[in-house]
Amino acid sequence: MASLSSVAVTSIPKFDLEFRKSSQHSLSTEKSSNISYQRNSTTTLPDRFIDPKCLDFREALSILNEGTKIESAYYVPLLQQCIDNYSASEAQIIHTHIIKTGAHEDMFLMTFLINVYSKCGVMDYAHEVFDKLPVKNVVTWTALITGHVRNSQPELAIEVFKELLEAGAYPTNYTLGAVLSACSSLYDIKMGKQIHGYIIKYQIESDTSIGNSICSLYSKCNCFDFAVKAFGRIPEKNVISWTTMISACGDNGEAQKGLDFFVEMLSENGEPNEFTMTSVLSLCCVLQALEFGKQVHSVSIKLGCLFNTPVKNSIMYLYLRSGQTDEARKMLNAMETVSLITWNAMIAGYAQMTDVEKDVVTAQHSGTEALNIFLKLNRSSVKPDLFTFSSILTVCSSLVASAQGEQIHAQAIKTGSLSDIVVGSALVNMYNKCGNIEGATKAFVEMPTRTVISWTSMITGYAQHGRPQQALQLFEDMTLAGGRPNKITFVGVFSACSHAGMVDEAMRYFKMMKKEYKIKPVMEHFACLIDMFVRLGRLQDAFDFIKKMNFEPNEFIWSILIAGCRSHGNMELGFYAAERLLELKPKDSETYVLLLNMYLSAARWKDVSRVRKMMKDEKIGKLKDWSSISIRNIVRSFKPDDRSDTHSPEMYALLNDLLDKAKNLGYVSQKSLEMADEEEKGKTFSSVVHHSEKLAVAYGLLKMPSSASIRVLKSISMCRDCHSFIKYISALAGREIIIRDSKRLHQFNNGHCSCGDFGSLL
DNA sequence: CGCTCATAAT
Repeated sequence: MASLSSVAVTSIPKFDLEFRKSSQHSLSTEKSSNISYQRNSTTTLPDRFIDPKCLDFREALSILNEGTKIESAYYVPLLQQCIDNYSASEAQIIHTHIIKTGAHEDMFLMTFLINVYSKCGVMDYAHEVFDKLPVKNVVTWTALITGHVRNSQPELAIEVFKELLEAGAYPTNYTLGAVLSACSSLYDIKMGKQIHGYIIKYQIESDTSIGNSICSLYSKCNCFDFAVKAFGRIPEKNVISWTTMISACGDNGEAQKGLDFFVEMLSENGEPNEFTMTSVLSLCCVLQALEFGKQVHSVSIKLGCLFNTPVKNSIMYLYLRSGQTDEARKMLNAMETVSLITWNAMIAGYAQMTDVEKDVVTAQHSGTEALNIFLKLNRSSVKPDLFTFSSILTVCSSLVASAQGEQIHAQAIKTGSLSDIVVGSALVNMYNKCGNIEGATKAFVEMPTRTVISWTSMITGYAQHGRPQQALQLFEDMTLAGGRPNKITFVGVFSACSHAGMVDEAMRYFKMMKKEYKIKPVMEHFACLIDMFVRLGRLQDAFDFIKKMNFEPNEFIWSILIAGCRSHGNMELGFYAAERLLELKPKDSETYVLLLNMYLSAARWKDVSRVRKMMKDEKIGKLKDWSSISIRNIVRSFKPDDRSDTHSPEMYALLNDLLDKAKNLGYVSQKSLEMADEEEKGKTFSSVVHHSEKLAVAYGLLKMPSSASIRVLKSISMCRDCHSFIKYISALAGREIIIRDSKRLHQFNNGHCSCGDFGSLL
């Protein structure tokens, strides 16, 4: 990393503050064409030559090509057109003419040319112009620095800044603003603080734009408190100051404070603009503050911001995220231009709904909606980008929509999007969630660079697919490659140890996590470790571990212990754990079903009715059993005993046939899932046979090519009966069957399951 | 004179 320490910074003379006074008004791209150079009155060129709106570029060029000598002022509107057209080649033509006529001795014109080239994205040309200047001043230096910042070359910007200091030039507030911006993009807080030091020393901290830049720097470097302080020190806050502060709150997970700042801004008669509104709206999204958002919507109308596309996009996205799909539609219909960002906001909005929605039916509905929008986007003239791909891959992950995911993978390759780490991680995640460990491995290996997220995703993937050794090997690879594991990485590691029953290894990693990486253990870590003891049948060790941890055990921990006690027949400990669990008054109906089943199998009827009463008092609903399967672009979902599909007769016949064959091989149908409702009691047994995942698997067997794997998503945990039966199906039909339920991934092959026949199966 | 600061989506 570049450092200023190599430069004799202490020798910086006082800043040339005169510059600031004469440059109060900022220079927008439009204004810069109206620079008033002294014009020579003898010039014979038409007046419209200086008005960019009336100027015909070709006509102007032909005049230039005749060898007409013109004042340098006349080049400015022409060069402005080059910027507007983002055309470096047009700029070069004019540049050639400038050299021919000797206008290149005009310092101001050459500074402008540096800007033109940098705004057209060709920093090499800008550098060339700069290098050929016989005399350089602080503005030419600053133009070059700004160019590098604009073209995402912050390191080079810093290099040039150091050269400027070495050359003994005087940086201005403009220069330092650009350098601060470079520090921000590099997240280089150390150098940023040095610059801040000079700014204080030379007393230009009170300059509004400098204050804004400092606030922005601290925010980008996650120093939120410093950002707030910097904001407070700006004596004359403008709309940019407020907007910077508000978006800083969003970037630093302080959304509520952002809304407070917005209210404060309004009360101090600050006038928000379209930038402010989009920032505030994104905070409303984070906070799910729909009512506040609606008010922001009406303020936007009053301020006339609603004509701004980003504002409309943000409002639409807020409505979508809040589940107000009709309102979102209205906003969409009111848009005259539908940009890629609009598409992305729609897809991401539905993707989010898919991800957070507990009700699987609703989740599937929004997921399907997102896929439909993506199809429409592909038929339009707009090309999807990195955001689109990562959002839509998340949808495929949530829906276990493997075929769609693979298609999108192919499209991502074609568009060169695979070099992006977010898209790469989304792909690894998609294949893992779809139970395709080979696909995930391939996507992971092909990533150009890996992040903690992709490493962790892959480690967890191996653990979930019952490949603990590979998971642990990957963890070693990760640390060897210099990757720093986080708490989620360790959840994956412990989960692998739990699968492999590697108690000593687990304890070693547990120590490593606390000592070496200074990560405080959280409930998920304990859950994995307790699960490990339980799997091994070491229930007392599990219980001791619970007592040892510095946490009050939650529902999840007790449920694991209860499930283990039930499997290993240690009922005494099971009943104790059940009492602790009931004290917590869980809200989850699956937990109660687990308890009911335990008491039922022990014939403790008093407890059975006690649990039932509690469920009524706590208003716990019935289990919502749903399963879905994606075939081509259609997501098909099934309820238990579902007969809504036209192929239902064939599905049920197929299931009966498989049931008979499985029984011949030793399968025993069992009544394992108690319905939450007493009236359901009599019907329970028949329901077990037609649980939703059995139907979805049958549908897949009928509809999918005979070699294809069958992938099913299920809303609740699988019951023991289904788990056992589907193992038989995988052997009988010679198919790989993957079921992702609410708790874990089950990969069935040749009569075996990757979960190791263990888990909190109901 | 010329050079800067803030926005929506993973």
